[in-house]
Amino acid sequence: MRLDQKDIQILKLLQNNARLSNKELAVELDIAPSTCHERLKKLTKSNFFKAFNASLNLEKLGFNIEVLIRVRLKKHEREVVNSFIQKLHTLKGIVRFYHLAGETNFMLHVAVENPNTLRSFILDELSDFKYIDNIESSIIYHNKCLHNLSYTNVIE
Amino acid sequence: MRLDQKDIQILKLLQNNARLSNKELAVELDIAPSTCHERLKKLTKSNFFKAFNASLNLEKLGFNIEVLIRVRLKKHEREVVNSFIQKLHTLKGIVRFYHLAGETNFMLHVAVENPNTLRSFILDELSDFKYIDNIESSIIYHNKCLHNLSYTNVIE
DNA sequence: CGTGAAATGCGGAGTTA
DNA sequence: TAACTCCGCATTTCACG
Repeated sequence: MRLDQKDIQILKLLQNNARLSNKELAVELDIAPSTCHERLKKLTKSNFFKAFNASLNLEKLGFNIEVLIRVRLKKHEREVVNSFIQKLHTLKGIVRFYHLAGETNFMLHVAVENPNTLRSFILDELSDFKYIDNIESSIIYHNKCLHNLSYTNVIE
Repeated sequence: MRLDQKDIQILKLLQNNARLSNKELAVELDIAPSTCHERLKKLTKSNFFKAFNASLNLEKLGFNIEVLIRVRLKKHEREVVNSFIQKLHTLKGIVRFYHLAGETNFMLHVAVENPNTLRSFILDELSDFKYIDNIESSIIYHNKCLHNLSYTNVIE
């Protein structure tokens, strides 16, 4: 499926506000609501959206510390990786994880209440996994989603 | 503002699908649409949501490679940091960035079309910033948003 | 553009302190 | 009574074919 400028505009607008109504989108694109509706349906059906996520105000919910945790496993094998990912799904506090090539096997974005919770997360929860080789954490001062892509390659 | 189980449920549901309608939320919570609407309005007004983001199917848009790039700056000073963040906003391909404490100052989640685009991004775009000390990249095999938080501390 | 459905706001009922 | 949270209803607005 080929995209044009209007399609790209829909993608961009929803990246920044996934709860925009069809009406609101139509106003932004300067087209009729029905036309916009069709386009949005087409984009959705063609699987251009992976997910629509509300990101929460973590501080307000008591998660005062966010950290990025680098994890190296003893064996970077399929089975170990699978069971580690499975473990990640059971742990509380994981906002997002990256599975990586290279020295660091996993990068975890984690939200915790306070330093004690962090210590417990790392020493009790995470280290519990027996193939952990190494863990290092960095406090996140700030993080932001940018969505600043160039779409030149999909435009007709 | 105190939250109860219903509020938490709204937060969780929208984390997983930010385009859920009020009606759909109401059905899930098993309360009247009007009630649900009031709660959602209250949560929104009280700033519990930071953003609603559509995450796109990057592969489908021609971004075949995602990388995590560690950046160390020569000087980790306010002015340098500010202008680097400003620069990040102008670069194409940055999905998300983290500003960190520790050895690594910035972690960038970047989406590119192919190895050549990546090379150009790093050598031409990023290295253009004069306070770059060090850059290292890791290919992202897989990354996922989990939203697996425990809300025990905000529940009444 | 039309129809059916949903969003939205309000008054009132039930509950608790 | 005051402060809630809920619901049903009425109106406006929107989704969707």
